[in-house]
Parts: sequence; structure tokens; C-alpha cells
Amino acid sequence: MTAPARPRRADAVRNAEKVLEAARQVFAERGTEAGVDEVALRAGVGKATVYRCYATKDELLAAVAGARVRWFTALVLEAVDADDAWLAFRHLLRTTADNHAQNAILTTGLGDVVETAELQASRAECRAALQELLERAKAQGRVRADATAREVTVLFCGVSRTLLEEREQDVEVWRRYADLVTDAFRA
Amino acid sequence: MTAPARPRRADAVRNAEKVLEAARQVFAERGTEAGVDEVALRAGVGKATVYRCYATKDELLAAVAGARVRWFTALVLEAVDADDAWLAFRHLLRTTADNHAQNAILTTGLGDVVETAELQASRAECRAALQELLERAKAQGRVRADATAREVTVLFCGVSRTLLEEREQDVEVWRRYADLVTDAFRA
Amino acid sequence: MTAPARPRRADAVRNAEKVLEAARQVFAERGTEAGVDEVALRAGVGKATVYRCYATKDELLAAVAGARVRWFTALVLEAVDADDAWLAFRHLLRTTADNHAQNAILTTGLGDVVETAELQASRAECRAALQELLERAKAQGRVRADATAREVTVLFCGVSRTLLEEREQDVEVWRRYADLVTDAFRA
Amino acid sequence: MTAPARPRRADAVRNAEKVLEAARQVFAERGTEAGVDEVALRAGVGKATVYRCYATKDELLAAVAGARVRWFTALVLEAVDADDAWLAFRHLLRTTADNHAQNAILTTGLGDVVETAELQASRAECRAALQELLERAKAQGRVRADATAREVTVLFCGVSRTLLEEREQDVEVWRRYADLVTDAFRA
DNA sequence: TATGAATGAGAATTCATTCAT
DNA sequence: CATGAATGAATTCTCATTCAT
Repeated sequence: MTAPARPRRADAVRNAEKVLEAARQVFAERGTEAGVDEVALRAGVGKATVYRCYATKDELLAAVAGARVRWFTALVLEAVDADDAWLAFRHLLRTTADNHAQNAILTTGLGDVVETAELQASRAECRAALQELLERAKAQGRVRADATAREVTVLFCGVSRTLLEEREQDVEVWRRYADLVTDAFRA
Repeated sequence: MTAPARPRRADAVRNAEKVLEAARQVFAERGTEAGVDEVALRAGVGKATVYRCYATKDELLAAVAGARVRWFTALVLEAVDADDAWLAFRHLLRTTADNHAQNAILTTGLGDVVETAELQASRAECRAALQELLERAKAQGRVRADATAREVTVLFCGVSRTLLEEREQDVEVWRRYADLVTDAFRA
Repeated sequence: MTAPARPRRADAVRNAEKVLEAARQVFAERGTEAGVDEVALRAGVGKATVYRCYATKDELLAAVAGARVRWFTALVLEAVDADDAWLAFRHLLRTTADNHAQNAILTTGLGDVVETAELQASRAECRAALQELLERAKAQGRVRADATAREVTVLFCGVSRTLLEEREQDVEVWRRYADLVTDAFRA
Repeated sequence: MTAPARPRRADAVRNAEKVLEAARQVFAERGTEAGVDEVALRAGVGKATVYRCYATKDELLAAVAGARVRWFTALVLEAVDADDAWLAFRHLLRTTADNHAQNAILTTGLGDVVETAELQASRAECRAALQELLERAKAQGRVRADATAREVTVLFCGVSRTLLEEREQDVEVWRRYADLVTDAFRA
């Protein structure tokens, strides 16, 4: 009695994760215009459960975007640790491209997603990490001095969005574009 | 005098243009999800008038996209005539960026616009002209040998879309991105 | 100058007839849901001209119905003159069926057509003629004594409407139904 | 007790029935051109609820028609069991007429209703039953040898439609027409 | 006068969100 | 708490009717 322990919390978390994963898939496949019903269906829960986890479709989108940003941030942080920042940078974009080609959902895309405070924080963190990577590469003389993290993001996300729209599936093509973007920042 | 033809047509043509211009603005500002009503409102005509000019929303979108592609094609053709293909290329993207910054509507963007035969033809023509420009610049040793018109388009449109979404208004910023894209194709 | 003679009146009448004929065809083929535009197109005139002749779509429908009723009335009046009223009655329905099979448009059908005063007058006249034919046939002992013109009309028009809806084209079938209706009134 | 199944379904079924009943009334009174809004209003539910039960207006119409056909089929099957097929036939049409007079909605009418597979099956079943009744009456020497179920249907539905259109409410009148139709098939 | 362009009032259908069970 | 039924606000598109030329 002192502590009902909240066994439901566990379920709730489970559900939230199921919903988030379903949303990631659905929005990736169908675009953000996909209905909440479809997300619920994919998650195997009722529509209202989705709304219990995320008060609004926008919030759900923000959650998906946030997860994506954090996923990317992790990659960036790995890259920062590498010795050769330039190679790490190139590898970063290629890896992301590979992933986008299949699991296509955008990092900064998800365009007019309402900018949650949390989402903005995630973006800021991501930007900081990426900027650090760039600075290291600049120090190594491989990246142009005026490059900014935002610019990398804008180019890469822009390309991704277009390829997504064209339903480009070929990993080689995605990788080619990753390289083009990388080259745009070559010293 | 050559052909007064149909007097009434004058008004109709006027309206069609008003509608097209309104559509360009509305879709640029609000995205393609904006309603036909809004286009009509902006154009200062009734909803049905829009449908008189363009039988379908898709047709309207295709018309907007087509006009934009042709506008860009004209710029490319000018650029092809220049002596220094590289400078012309850079100028081309800058000029387009300047225009996008204000009149924002995408060239190849407008993503899932139904691909009219006419629209496809316009795109093909555009791509051909751009490819020619690239080949000239390659011959002059300024553009990487493996560059294709499609790649330029994908990068530039991707960037444009992202900036549009972020409501970026600063012409300098747009120009900066134009240069980044240009640099991605440097030999 | 004393009398411009109203040359336009001639044109106007011409137009009214063209429109009426076009309406008959269009409504027969497409049903009364067919648009005024289509009638105008078929008549080879502008939409507004249709409205000049008939102030309203309902009025146009009433005109079509009226013409049809009068056409049928003429047939009935012929039948009244025949020696054998029963044969004449059977022939009347058969002939009408033949015509309906091709030129399908209903006499009393055209269901919820607004009942113009003129149309009601036409219907009354038609009913009177048909009643007279029936009375003659009754006098000759061939038609049941309680038969009324309205009943004949209801049965025949009902059948016609159903066959029209089923797009029945076979004249033999139409004739078969005409005979069935006739038999319903046999003495 | 056998299967409480889904508790919520109870409400849903209730609503589906309310909607169907409302549709029957509305389409009977106003014709099939009546809007879905009106059906929803009559049913006392929101417009979208109608669409939850019946994905399309056509589906709704098919449901109404199907229910009506099955209702009629049940009557026919009763009639088939009677000793005197002719009397049963006459009674069948009279009973149906009585019902049409008030609850007016057509059996085969609802003309251009999209022909669902299910609806076609219902119609076929109905036709078969009616044909059997006719055959029995023929065997008893009371119905003309060449009569078919379709003919009965065409006549009866045609008459019903016309009377509906004329807003005929008098049961006696409906019954009189039922008898006329019956007589059309007398041996 | 005849034309066809313009219009506004709907009609069907969808979807984010709320609520009764 | 989870569910799915219900909802109303949009959205695309049509059509009878009016008006400027």
C-alpha cells in the first residue's frame, strides 16, 4: 500500500515505445500526412492510447523527430572521438544516408513540426556536437573555415527530403549524395 | 489588331494569371496542403473560378511547378551562352536563390505533384539545358567530371525547401547556401 | 421602320426549339441530373441562351415533359378515332413503348418536375383524351369498367421508368411490357 | 450470455440501425438525391458516424435496398407455402403495397444504386422465390404461362415509384394498383 | 442579343480529437 | 487505464444561375 509500485507505468512506457516506433515507420513510409489511425493500427493499440501518450499529433511528430535527432547526435558524438575528423565526418553522412535510404525519416525534416522545447534542446545539442566535429576537422585543415553545423544540416536534410520524395531506394545513390554534401564543406 | 479573337478571353486570361500567381504565393507560404479556397481568396475570385482555369488542384499545382521550371530553364539557357561556364553556374544558383528567398516556390520541389506529361517535358528540357551548362564547365576544368544535372537539382531544391520551411528571409543566407551547393560540384 | 418585323423572333423560336430538342435528348440519355451545360453544348448555344428561353432548369424540364405529353396526346387522339378501341389502345401503348425504347423520356415521369400550370393543362388534356379512349373500349366490352386514364398512365410510366433505368434497349422487351400493361385493363 | 463479445458493439449496432432506418425514411421521402447530412440529422448522429457505418453513400443506399429486398423475399417465401398460390400472390402484392404506402422505399427501385455483390445475391434470391410462387400459380392454372418474376418486379416497382413520386398516401389507391398489377398476370 | 466567365451554395468524404463504456 | 465510436471542422469539387462584354 505504501507503494503500489505503479506496475502500470511499465505498461505505459511499453505502449509509448510501441507507439513511437509505429509512428516512425508510418510517417517514414507514408509521410507526415498519414493519419493517427494508421499509427494506432500499426502499434496495435487503440487510437485513444496514442493520445494518452502524446496529447497531439504534433506532439507525436515532435517525439519522432526528437528520437531521430538524438539517434543522429549519438552518431555525431562517436565521430567526434575519431582521430581523423574528416574521414569521420564523411563516414557520418554516409552512415546516415544508408539509414535514411531504408528507414527514411528526416532529422530536421518533418518540416513544420511544432517545435517542442524538448525538441529544440535536442536540436541544439545535436548542433553543438556537429559543430565540434567540424571544428576538429577544420583544425586538421580538411573542412572550410566558414562551415557551420547548421549548414551541414540544411544541405543534408534538404537532399534527404528530395530523395525521400522521389522514393529513391538505391543505397548507392544516397551515398553519392552524402559525398556531394561532404565535398561542399571541403577546405 | 492581328487577332482580337475573343474579347472575353482577355478577362479570362487575366484571371488565370491572377489565379496562378495567387497559387504560387499561397503554396509557397503555406505549402501544398493549403486549400483551394485560400488560393481563390488570395486571387480575389470565387472558388469555382479557380476550377474553371485548372480542373483540379493537382492541375493547379502542376501549373505552378511548370511555370517555375520554365522560369528556371530560361535562366539556365542564358547561363549556357556565357563565356565562363563556372561563373555562369555560380551566378545561376545565386540568382535563383535570390528569387527563392522572396518568391519562394520550388523548382523541382512541389514533391508529389502529379506529373503531367507537360510538366515532365518541361523538367526534361530544364535538365538538358543544365546538363549542357555543366558539360561546358567541365570542359573548362571547373566542374567535377561526374556531376549531373539531376544532382545539382536535388541539392539545390533540397536546400531551398529546407530554407523555405524555416522561413529564412535573409538573401545573404540564401546566397551562402547557393555557393555551398556550387562548391559541391567544384572540380 | 414601321415594323422591324422582329426578325429576331424567328431566331429566338429557332433557338428555343434547338434547346428543347437538345434537352429532350440529353435528359433522355443522361437522366434529369444532366447539367444545363450539357444541354447548351448539345444545342450548340451558350449556357445563357438556354436561360433566355427557359428561366430555370425546372422550367426546361417542364417544357420537355409538356412536349412529351402533347406528343402522346396526339397519339391518343388518333387512337380515339379508330373503330376497334381495344386494338387502338394496345397499339397506342406499343407504339409509345417503341418510341420510349429509343427516345427514352417519360410522359408523366420526369418525376419531381415542377408542375407548371401549362404542364398541368397538358396533362389534363392528355388524361381526358385517354379517358375517352378507355370509355370507348369499355363500351365495346373490352376494357374493365373501373379503369381510369390515370391508372394507365401510372402503370405505363412506372414500367417505362424502370426499363429506362435498366437501360433496356430491346424493343421486343418494351413491347412485351406494353402488352402486360394493356392486359391489366382487359375486361 | 452466449457471447457478450464486445460491450461497445451494442451502441454501435444501435447506431447502425438508427442510421439505416433514418436512411430508409429519408431516401423514401426525398429520393436518393437526399444528402448524407440529412440522414445523419434524422438519425440524430454526426455526419461522420454515418460514414463509420457505411463507408460510402452508395454503400448506404445498397444497404437500404438490400434490407428492403430481404424484407420482400421473406414475404414471398411465406406466400410460396400457401395452398392457393394465386390468392397468396395477390395478397403478397397487396401487403407490399400497404407497406409501401407508408414506409415507402422501393424494392428494386433505388435504381442506379451501385450493385453490391451482396445486393445482387439478395435480388437473385428474391427473384428465385418469386419465380417459384409464379410457377405454383401457373400449375394451378391461375397465372399466365409466360409470366416471369422480373416482369412482376418491373411492373410493381414501376407503379410504386410513380405513386411515391406523387406522394400518394391513400392505402386504398396503393391496393388498387397492386390488384391491377396482379391482374396483368392472370391466366 | 448571345456568350461564356464568374459565383456561391452545397455534396461527399476525411481526420484530428473527445468521450462513454 | 484502454478502447473504438462519435464528432465537427475542413477539403475537394459540382452546378444552377447571374453578369460583364
